[in-house]
Amino acid sequence: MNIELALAEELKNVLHELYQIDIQADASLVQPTRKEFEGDLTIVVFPYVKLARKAPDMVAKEIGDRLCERMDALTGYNVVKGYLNLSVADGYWLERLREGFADERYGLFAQREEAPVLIEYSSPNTNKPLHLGHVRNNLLGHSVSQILMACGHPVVQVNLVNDRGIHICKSMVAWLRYGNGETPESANIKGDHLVGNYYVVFDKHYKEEQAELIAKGLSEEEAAQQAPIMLEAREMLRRWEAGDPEVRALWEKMNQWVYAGFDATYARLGIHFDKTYYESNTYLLGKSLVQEGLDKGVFQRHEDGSVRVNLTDEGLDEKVLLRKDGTSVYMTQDLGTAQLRYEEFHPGKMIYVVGNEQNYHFDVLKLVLGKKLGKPFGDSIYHLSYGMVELPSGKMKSREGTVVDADDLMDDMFEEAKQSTESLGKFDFQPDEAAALYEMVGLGALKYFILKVDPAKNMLFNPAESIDFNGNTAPFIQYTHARIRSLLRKAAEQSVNVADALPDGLSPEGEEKLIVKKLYQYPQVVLAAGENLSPALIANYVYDLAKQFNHFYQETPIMRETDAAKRLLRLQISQWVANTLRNGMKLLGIDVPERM
RNA sequence: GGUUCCGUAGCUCAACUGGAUAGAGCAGCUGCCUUCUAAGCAGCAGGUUCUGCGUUCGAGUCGCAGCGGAAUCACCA
Repeated sequence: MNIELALAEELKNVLHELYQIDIQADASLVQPTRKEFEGDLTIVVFPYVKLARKAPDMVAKEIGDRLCERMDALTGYNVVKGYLNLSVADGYWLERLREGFADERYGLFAQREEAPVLIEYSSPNTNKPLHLGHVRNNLLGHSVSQILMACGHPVVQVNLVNDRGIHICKSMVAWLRYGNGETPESANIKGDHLVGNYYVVFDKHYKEEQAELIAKGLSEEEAAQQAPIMLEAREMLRRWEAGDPEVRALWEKMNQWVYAGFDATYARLGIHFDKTYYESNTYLLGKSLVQEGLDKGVFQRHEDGSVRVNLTDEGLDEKVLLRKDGTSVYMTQDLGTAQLRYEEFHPGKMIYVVGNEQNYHFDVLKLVLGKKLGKPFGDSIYHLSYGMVELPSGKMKSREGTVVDADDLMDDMFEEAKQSTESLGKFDFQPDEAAALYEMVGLGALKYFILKVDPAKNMLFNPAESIDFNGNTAPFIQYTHARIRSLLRKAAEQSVNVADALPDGLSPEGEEKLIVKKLYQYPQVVLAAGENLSPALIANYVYDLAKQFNHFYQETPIMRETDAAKRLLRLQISQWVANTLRNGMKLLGIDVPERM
């Protein structure tokens, strides 16, 4: 049991004895003492003064006396304006150091036997390559998966690829008309980019044809409907749905190009899925659920033949679940895939990492499955909603060519890292080690830049300003790690065994103790990040830790220390910091180098 | 117009879920490399936490009203 919880437990007893106040013992009643005050742990006594009918300082004193009597780990206390600051014995921190410094898996909890958490993310369309918006989605999904696994939850990562519909038909039509049989190999570009290019080609010709029709006197709307290239795309979609072998073969071919491209992008981002669903397989699902709702009387068949659900009681609107021609809409499909996944994995929780533009959709999905259909998994659906990535010019618009392409962005980050490293004069790397380092630093900077922001918030990305490598950034943290690894290499060279037992009677003091206390908090931070599904908590923690260590490093000799016991203590703290930085960054999907 | 989310230093973001004097980075200015890695460290400057009212021992955090921004309110996904 950690000391906060033990303390809270005793606090509960003491409050009952002294004032007959009954509380729930909760570790959040105990917080770390702020640096500017003496002590290690703080209890705020204001909540009890009214019931105790005494002055705050008196209450704090009485509680402090009793707690110190009861707990050996406490050595004393002071009271400042109703804040009870308790001091913890040095030996306690020494024990934490002994337990933690060599633990390669520090902050990773044992996996529990329980229903898995299913998490869906990425969910691309196959008509264009991944862009910055997908990058935020992918990084969030991957990081949250890592965090949940670190907390001990089994996790199933799934992707749902939107591989069918009018969008891919547009690329197909344009490729047939203007492609001259071009392939990724012949054009030497990634398949997803190739298909994306034809999507743009489609749009260009579509606009031209519309303009011609308007010149002939058609209205804008008529022109949009009747442009020949659009009619072809619709016909293509119709033939696809009818199972036309020729259309299906083309569709297969172009989608395979796209998947090869996606796979490369995913691999570079460092993400993978346990299972990939394709909408071409799932879009017909859900109809039986709609029938079930009709049978139960919770859905209504409208006079025009469409099936709808009335959610006005819940403060929402009426929502169509089945078109009047009986075909599925997006919602129908999502109802079906939720059911499918439930049957397949029996998850305790289903997380959907999807942008906040779909908040309404997920409100409806949850309500329909839970309240209306009474499905047990309705309430287990959680929409991890994140804000848009905006450019200085506003939202990214694919039609206006302002999207930031994921592959280009990663190339740019690599290049920035290369230039930055070279300008710092660090040339003593072998070519392959250098390339690996640039990739690690460049992608690290990108990932950290995105993940340190609270998911709920919109964020700004300015392509004109490169992502920083100084300050609150991944390279700063990677650098701190590399420095420590360098120290540890030096120790090994000088035959100092960091794993040696520390002599008794020596304890972390001053800055050393501050770092040990910070390290001690890490597992709690992991749990908090898991509960809040927030990689930003990890990012903030890791930065604070690195910053604190750098300060220490600057002022305190470590390998230069001549007292062997002190040197060993500091090396162990350093190693613990390095492990924690590495493990924390891993949760963000960021690797750390041995040297940089 | 209804609903939801957001509003903190010039800019980008924090603030342990209601606790002590709101913190970092960038940008600006000052110092520190004959070396445990300067992608670092120390310092200066920068704030009516959008506004107002309320809740209580205590509010950036909770409630209400307003202002500003975003998303959404499709038989698109």
